[in-house]
Amino acid sequence: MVRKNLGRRKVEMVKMKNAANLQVTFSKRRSGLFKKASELCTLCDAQVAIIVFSPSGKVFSFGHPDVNLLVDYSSGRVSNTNLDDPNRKLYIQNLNDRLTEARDGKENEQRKRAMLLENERESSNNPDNWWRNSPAELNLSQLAHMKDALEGLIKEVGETAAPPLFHQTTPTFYVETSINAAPATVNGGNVFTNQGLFDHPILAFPFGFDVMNRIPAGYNHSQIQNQEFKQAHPHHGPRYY
Amino acid sequence: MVRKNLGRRKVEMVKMKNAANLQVTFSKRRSGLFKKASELCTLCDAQVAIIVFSPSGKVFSFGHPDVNLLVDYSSGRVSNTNLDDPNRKLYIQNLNDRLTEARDGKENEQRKRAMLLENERESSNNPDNWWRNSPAELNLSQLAHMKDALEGLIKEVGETAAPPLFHQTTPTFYVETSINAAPATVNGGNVFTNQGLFDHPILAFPFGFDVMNRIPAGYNHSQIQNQEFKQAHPHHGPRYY
DNA sequence: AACTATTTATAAGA
DNA sequence: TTCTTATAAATAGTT
Repeated sequence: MVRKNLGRRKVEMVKMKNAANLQVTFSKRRSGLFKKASELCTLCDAQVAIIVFSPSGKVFSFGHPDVNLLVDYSSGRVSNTNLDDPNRKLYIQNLNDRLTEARDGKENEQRKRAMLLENERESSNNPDNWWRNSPAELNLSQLAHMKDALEGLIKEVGETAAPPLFHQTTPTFYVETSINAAPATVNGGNVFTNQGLFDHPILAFPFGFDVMNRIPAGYNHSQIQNQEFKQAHPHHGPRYY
Repeated sequence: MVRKNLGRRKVEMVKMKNAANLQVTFSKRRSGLFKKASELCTLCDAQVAIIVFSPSGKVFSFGHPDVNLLVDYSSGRVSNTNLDDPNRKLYIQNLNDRLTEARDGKENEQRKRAMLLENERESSNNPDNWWRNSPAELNLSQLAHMKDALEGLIKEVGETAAPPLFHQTTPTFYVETSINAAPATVNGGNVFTNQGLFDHPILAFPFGFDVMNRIPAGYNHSQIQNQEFKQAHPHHGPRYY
């Protein structure tokens, strides 16, 4: 009797040629990636943010506890007074690290920074370093001044109206929304896909994905809330661990 | 004869209790996550950015082609004139999407946005929505005005001095650096870990991780360049596909 | 979207 | 930490 199914086969690690296959594989693997991320969060108490651009230009995100918070946080755009407890903890921990470092030798730090700046200038021919190529050069104190002005402005405007880059409501659980993809629910993070992220952040209201989570005892269940954007979303069901 | 090794065992999906085990698992799984991401990039021509905060406060990142570019991009902080080709393509694609959307009904869009804003106000009691709580309220045209001012300022300052959030040099290949973790090389992305990211981005020069990639025929090899931050880094060796 | 034979990831143990 | 081993989990190709 012949086998009905050859089973999984090894695949060469190069870009897939068959477009249809690529799309399916992308979908499966993105799913797998987000699940792995979610497990890392749950199992190891880590915080993870993922942004994925599909070859066709769709944007997907995973975040625990929140993509925006983690991205903002890692870029220093969030002030400590706004941080929730677990994040404040991390923040303070890192402030302490900085402090220790400063105690170990502020001058040494400054030399390192100057050196890095120099290295960066040298590498400005690399096309990947376009951001380094600038007609104007400001010294650190000038930058500090600019920073203060900018900080104030961002604070004033950003806190009033800047929406998160990705629209999430409930940490710890995740929802996946896409016109073609089925939503999935999993422990440990929030997942969104959004093709309308490219407005300027100050003006953009990422349209389309408002989410309500219901969490019956023992598992997590999520649904799209906003009728206007509801699609056919066969439910993948919760994952039990 | 008794088994020497019980083999992998199923693990309950809750936070691990044994701290030592947790650390090992975190390390293995983070590695696995980055590898999966890398494969997704290679196989499906996707672009992926990942930020991971370990429970002990370390920061790791993976990015293809570049964490900073993807993060900046998704937050609208990068102007299209600065985008490299593949990113410009994506950018334009999304501009087109927005255009289509606008053509389909600008008023309708505005109603959606107003509605979302309303929804957001209602949910401002949720502690996760702290960013929505603001004493002041601006209308869209006021915001547009602010946006323009802010955009100019950000462009002026940001392009001059803002360093990437994560320090990367070569797309397509990755390096992993950490005091305790061994570096790994893999096709499809850049990996960094950095505990010093928490300066304000305008002032911060993420210190410590400048990288040079050597790419012998057939595989990728990476090393830390800057002597000042060199650690003992047993080499994991390249991955062959 | 479901199905399986395989490949791949990884929990423990050494 | 690094290596091994047996098992759990992910997934390529099919239906």
